[in-house]
Amino acid sequence: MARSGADLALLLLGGFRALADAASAELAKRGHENIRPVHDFAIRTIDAGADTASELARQLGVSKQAAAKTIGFLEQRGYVSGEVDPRDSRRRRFTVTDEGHALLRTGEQVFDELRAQWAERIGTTELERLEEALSDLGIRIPTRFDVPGYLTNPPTD
Amino acid sequence: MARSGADLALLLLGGFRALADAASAELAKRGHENIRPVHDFAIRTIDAGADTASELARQLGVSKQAAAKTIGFLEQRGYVSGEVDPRDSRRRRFTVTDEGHALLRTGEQVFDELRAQWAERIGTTELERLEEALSDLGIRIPTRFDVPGYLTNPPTD
DNA sequence: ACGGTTTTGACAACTAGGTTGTCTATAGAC
DNA sequence: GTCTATAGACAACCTAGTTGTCAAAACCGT
Repeated sequence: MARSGADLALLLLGGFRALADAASAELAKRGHENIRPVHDFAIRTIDAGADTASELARQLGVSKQAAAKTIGFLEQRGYVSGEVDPRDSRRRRFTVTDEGHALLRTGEQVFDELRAQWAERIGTTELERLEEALSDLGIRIPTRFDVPGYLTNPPTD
Repeated sequence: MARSGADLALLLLGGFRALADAASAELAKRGHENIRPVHDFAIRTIDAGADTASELARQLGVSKQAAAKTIGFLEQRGYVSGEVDPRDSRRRRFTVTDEGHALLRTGEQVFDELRAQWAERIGTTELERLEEALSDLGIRIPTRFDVPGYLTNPPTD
């Protein structure tokens, strides 16, 4: 019997949730509490050069205020630190701290470990096949997952 | 080169998003605007017997107020209709209307069509293998996806 | 060098989808 | 018949966003 399309969607969501929740829990154990994918993503984007709130907002496709709030959290937690740009005193330029880089490394590691656990369970071949299939479907890596009510609201684009 | 665990997570999320967004858009075209998976799920749960706000709340694992709000939306849109229980005047008992059943049918159909599109692109075998792999991983179908900021907040359970 | 336009980041007010706590009315139990 | 539990409503709050407004600073064209 063929599965239904709805089941397929829920399997994908369930898979993501399983990974994301496990990763968040594991990160908490390793000293990074309340970290979710969005924070990792934001730090990465800052590290890649989006070093002001406005620029981060543009790169992430959110409002400046939302980006500023995220930066506020990251700064308060010590993952990034910011100083006023001497050449443009409107700007505060942010850099990723050692702690921030440590978070990125740990995050990668945790996800890789989880992936390895999956590979153990169903076999490396099968897992790679799954990834290959999703890639072949042209699934683009989402660049925004910090949309509130994403699952309940209609897409705005 | 082996993919990273983080990419795997994003692929899964991207896959779900692709399906959910396409389904929502297609449902809108067919006369059901602003419908998201959560509404389908709620209607199904009511149809399965959770015919009061409190019962729906329990089944969905959300607060009574959240359930009442969802029911309010569904009622206003004509997908369910409610009357005071003659044997317990505290309760309002809801039933799924014809319109509600039509939405469920259309929703199923839309998802099945999307799945068929995927099957065309990567082959039925490959798609079934993907589903099989996820099932084998013990991914449980999420019963709650109406959590705000789900992707940004730590899990509460 | 001055004046108009753009950009930065902050503030306030709002939305959507949740939460908890309090309350009344009704129902059920001993 | 009182005591307890349940249904649903209301208010207040939370979180992660949004838009609009604004002052200060920077950029640009004449």
